[in-house]
Amino acid sequence: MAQSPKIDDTDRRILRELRRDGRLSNAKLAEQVGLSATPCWNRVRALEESGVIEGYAALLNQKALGLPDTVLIEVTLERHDDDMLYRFGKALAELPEVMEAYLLTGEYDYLIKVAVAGTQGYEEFLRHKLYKLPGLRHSRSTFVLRTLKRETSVEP
Amino acid sequence: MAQSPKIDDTDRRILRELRRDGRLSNAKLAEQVGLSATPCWNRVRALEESGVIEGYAALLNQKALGLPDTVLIEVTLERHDDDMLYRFGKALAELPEVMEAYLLTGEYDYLIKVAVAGTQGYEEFLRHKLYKLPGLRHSRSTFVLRTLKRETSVEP
DNA sequence: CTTGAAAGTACGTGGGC
DNA sequence: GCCCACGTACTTTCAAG
Repeated sequence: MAQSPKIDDTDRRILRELRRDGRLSNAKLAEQVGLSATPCWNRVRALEESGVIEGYAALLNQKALGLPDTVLIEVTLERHDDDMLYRFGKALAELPEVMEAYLLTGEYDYLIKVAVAGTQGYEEFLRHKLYKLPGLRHSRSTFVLRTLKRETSVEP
Repeated sequence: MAQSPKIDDTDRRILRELRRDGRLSNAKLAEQVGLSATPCWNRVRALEESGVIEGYAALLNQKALGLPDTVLIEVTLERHDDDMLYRFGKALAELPEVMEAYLLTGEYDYLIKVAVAGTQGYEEFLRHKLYKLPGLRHSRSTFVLRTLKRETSVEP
C-alpha cells in the first residue's frame, strides 16, 4: 500500500482486463496486453502492492441469493454531532442487507443501498433494522426498477 | 445460466470466501470450507454455471486512477415514454464516469453514481456529458463525504 | 467423496538485448 | 525497462475407483 506513482498505458490495459476477469491467469493476461509473462507479473504485483488493485472478488447474483430487490434509502439524523455520525454510520454498515452506505454533503445525511426480498422484506428491514437504530429522524425510500449499470470500480 | 435450485450451507460458505477473495485457489478454498478439492471444485463450477457466481473482478482504487471523488446525481427527464427512458438510460450507462445507474420508482427518475476529480471534474462531467444528453429536465447532485460501506454483492 | 495423474500456472532466479 | 529459459512447488481438470 505504498504510493502509486505512474500508471502507464500498459498498466491500464492490465487493469481493464483484470476488472473484466479477475481470475485471468498471468499467462493469458500477458498475451492480452502484449507482454511476456515476467514483466506482466511484475506489473500486476506492483499494482497490488501499491494498492491500485485493492483485491479480487467473486460477483454474486442477488436474485439467486434470495434478495432480488434493491431499495435506495435516504436517511436523516436527528442530530449531527461527530459522535452521532460515526456511531450511526457504523451501525448502518454492520447491517448485512446494506450493500453500500455513503455519508453525504448537504444536510449531513446518508444514502444507503439495501437488498431485500420484495415489499415484505423491505418492510421487515425498516421495522426490525433501520427503525431500531437510535438517532434516526427520517427516511425516504425508492425502489430500483431496473439496474442499468453496476461497475465494481471506475474504468481504468 | 440455468436455474439455481438449492444453495446449501456449504455453498454459502464457498460464496462467502470467494466474495472475500476471488482468487482463492480451489485447494485453499476446499480447506476453508471443509471439503476435499474435487467436490469443492464441482460446487464452484455449478455455482458459476447456474449464474449464482456472475464473474470475478479485480477491485480498483478510484483514487489511484485519478478520480478520487464520488457524486450521486438524481436525474429527472422531461418526458417519460418508454423510448425516452430506454435511450436515456442507455446513454447514461455508456458514460465511463458513471459507475452505477438505476431507474427508480416514483417520478420515473434515475440515480447515478459518478466518479470525478474534484469540483472541477464534476463541473466538466455536467457540462460536457450529462447536460449534453437530450431529454434531461433536471438534476440534483450530492457529493459523497465518506464511503462507509461498499460491497460488490449481497452477503451470501 | 477420494485418489491419482497430466497439463498448466505461479513465482523465483539468472543471463542478455 | 523488456524478453527468454529453466526450475520447483502448487493448481487445475478430469479420469476412474
